[in-house]
Amino acid sequence: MKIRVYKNYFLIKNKKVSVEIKISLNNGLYLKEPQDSKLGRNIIKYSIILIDEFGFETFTFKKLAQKINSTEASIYRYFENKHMLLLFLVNWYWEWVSYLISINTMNVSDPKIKLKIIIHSFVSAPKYNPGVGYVNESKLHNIVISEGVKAYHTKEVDEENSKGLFASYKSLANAVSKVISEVNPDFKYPFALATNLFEMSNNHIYFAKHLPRLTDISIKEDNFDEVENMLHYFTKKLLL
Amino acid sequence: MKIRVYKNYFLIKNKKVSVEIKISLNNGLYLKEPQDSKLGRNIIKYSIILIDEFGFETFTFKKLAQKINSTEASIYRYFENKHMLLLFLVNWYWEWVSYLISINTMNVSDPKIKLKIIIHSFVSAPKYNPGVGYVNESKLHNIVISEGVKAYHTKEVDEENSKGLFASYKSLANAVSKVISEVNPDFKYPFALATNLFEMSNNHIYFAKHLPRLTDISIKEDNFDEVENMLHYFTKKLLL
DNA sequence: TTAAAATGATAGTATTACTATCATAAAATA
DNA sequence: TATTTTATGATAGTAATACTATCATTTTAA
Repeated sequence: MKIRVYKNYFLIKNKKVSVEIKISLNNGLYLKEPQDSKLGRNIIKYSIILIDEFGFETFTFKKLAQKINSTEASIYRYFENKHMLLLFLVNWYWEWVSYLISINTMNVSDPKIKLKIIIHSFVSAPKYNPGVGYVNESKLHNIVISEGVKAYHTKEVDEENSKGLFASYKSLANAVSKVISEVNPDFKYPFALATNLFEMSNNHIYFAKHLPRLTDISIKEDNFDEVENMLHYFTKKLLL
Repeated sequence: MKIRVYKNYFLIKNKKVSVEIKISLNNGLYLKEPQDSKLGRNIIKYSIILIDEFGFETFTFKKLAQKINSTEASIYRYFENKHMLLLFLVNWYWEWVSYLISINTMNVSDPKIKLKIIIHSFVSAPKYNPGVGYVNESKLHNIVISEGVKAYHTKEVDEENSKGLFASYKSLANAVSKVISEVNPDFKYPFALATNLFEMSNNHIYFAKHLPRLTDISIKEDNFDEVENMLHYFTKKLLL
């Protein structure tokens, strides 16, 4: 029997079987699993919309509560504070990118092609909708690009790290670094290159949109091809 | 007559002549030039100390006022808000790195050596004290590493950029990109590499300290040699 | 059907991020 | 030196933020 994985469903004997992917995250990120209730999913859904629209600084639980016709107190039952909510969203994104990479490289043996797929996943993840109704992947990608670094640039980073709240990013970096080492076992900095590809991808999309003098690439209408080409160019030169 | 430039003084006919370097920044960054008054210099000095110690999020003008025996109102006469103060500090750093690069590459013609000096400046800038008493360069470097990205990850980035509040970073990137193109005129992404060297330098110092699984390097006792070596390795491979 | 769990409604507190006003001290200028 | 301008301090006040607590009501599960 053949099973082919599509964006949000399987085809089994020519019948569509839809899948709801629930990404499970470190339970230190929340007080109560938000993916398991209507209110929780609404918090995720509309926090993504509000943070994308107004930015993380001006986003508050009060505004979110108003938007979803709930109360501040109810939201605080799910997340300790808005920083934890951001961490949750960013972790969700990291996990989702890892998931995309793992299914798309599943039957690929050539590490060079694997790396191509990885770079494509970093840049174009929002195009592949995993069929989770409460996450707008494109807006979440924007948040990761614009606010993502704030998730780990805090005074609490060591404490949070020891609780495993960055495990998703570390495991993503680890997976990518392995492929890098497969491509070139002599390359001295596989982890640095792995994280750098991810950070560069986000940074240069941001630069192209807001500080174009800081980059060479340009982006028109959410076409990220130039970013992807740049990352290919860098990795090729580095791993040659 | 020979004039030799040292860290914070000139030698003219064997007599030390100290120089106070005043870095001039876009006047949109402040309401009143802080470098021109005792209170202003105190604001700079102790904001660096407090932000470094407690982080940008928990830093407030009230706490700063208490620390310097002044008042919130007085500080607000210099800076619109704490975000502008951070932007000021980060711009000061960018300008200072530019200054270091320009004096240290002044009589160097080989672009490869220039690039070596640039990388060294990115990593080891805090070691070269420009003799500005109110700036602790080492702590400022920590701030740039830990909080620097927050300076341009805001909803106001476009507006601020149009006022020239990121000019220092752009001019630094421009200067570095020129050297990169001198080393290899065929390299396709000189601006991206320039900003990437700077961001990578800060990122991986941060990772080494707080999220070591995201990098290959380690840092013991503020010795940044491994970061520097890594950046050399990358640029060499990229510009070969 | 009853008990438990989740949510809503409401209120309250400490802190933050400012703004305004007036008094006083210091510096500039006539 | 007197005078006027400018800088700073002292104090007060406001709206918003970031929570916490309590109790009532609705929903779900046993």
